Amino acid sequence: MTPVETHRPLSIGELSERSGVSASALHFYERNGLIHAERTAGNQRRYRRDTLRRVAFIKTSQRVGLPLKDILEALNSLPEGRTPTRHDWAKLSLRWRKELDERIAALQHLRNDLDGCIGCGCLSLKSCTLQNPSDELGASGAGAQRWNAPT
Amino acid sequence: MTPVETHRPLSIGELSERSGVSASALHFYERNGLIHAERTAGNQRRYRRDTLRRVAFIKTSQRVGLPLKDILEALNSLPEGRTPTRHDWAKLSLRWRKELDERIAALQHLRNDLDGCIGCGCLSLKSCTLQNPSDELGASGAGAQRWNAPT
DNA sequence: CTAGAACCTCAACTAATGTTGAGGTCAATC
DNA sequence: GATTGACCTCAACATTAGTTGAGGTTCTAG
Repeated sequence: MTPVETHRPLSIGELSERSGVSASALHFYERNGLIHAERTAGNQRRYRRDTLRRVAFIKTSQRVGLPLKDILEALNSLPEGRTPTRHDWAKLSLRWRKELDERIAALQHLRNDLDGCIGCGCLSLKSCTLQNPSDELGASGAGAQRWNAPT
Repeated sequence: MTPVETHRPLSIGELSERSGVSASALHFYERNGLIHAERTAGNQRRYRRDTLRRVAFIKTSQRVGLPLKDILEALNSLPEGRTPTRHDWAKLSLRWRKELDERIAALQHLRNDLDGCIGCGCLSLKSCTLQNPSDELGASGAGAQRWNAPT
């Protein structure tokens, strides 16, 4: 019982199957530097097994609502050269937990305001905090809304 | 003191200024049926004043994370023919409040799971509820993720 | 050794949510 | 009555996050 099987790299089909992410999305992630693969002599991708964890992290982060750009940035903070340890991942998760907390707080705030607005039936801008949460989110470009202002 | 000024329709510039939404976005909303304008003899848009509230509703809904398609659907549930009353708007807000509640709950669930995962450092799919919240979200098409499955 | 499954690249397409620009009109003011 | 700012339409572009398909190669099983 050598641990050989445990270290055998994954083909893209296997990674896709196990992660639930389509092969085309994996290609896409690779093009964008989120994951990386070695190649066989025949040019097929072979993923290190910890890529599975990496993909899991990407998916989870997307569930939280983060754009790939931010996820990439976070992944880049993982140690170069060595396989990330449990502790490395935990540190990243902790970071996301903070973002989650903030996001939850923001939504709760919004809900409270909404309750107020239901009372007055307003939704009438200016007068209502709902519309002026003192941020500049409305001014951002196209694409998905960020839910917290970074920096 | 006649209430004439109160009923004067708004030009697109005024609506844009007061709502904080760019004129091009207002054009876009109109193309997509979210708002509507009368026209002057010279073909310029004139918005009824309650359009301001409509736009406010759109913006608020977007802050909650809803796609325009859903917002349109909600707006279509407003009474045809007559200007929506305070109560009509309050009903819509109440609906959003529910969605907000669900969304908050989902995020809190995610956070709890994340806490568990930080302990184990896993994020390793299959084993972790984070990755398998027993929904099919991952299978949906392109574009922004929905955060609740609308049946 | 060969059939079929799995894989490769590259380009084009999708969808949501707008923005930008060109080319032309309308309205209020000096 | 000309200028200037606000407005009009229409087409093209931007961004995010991928998917789809064509055309060709590699790997595995019989």
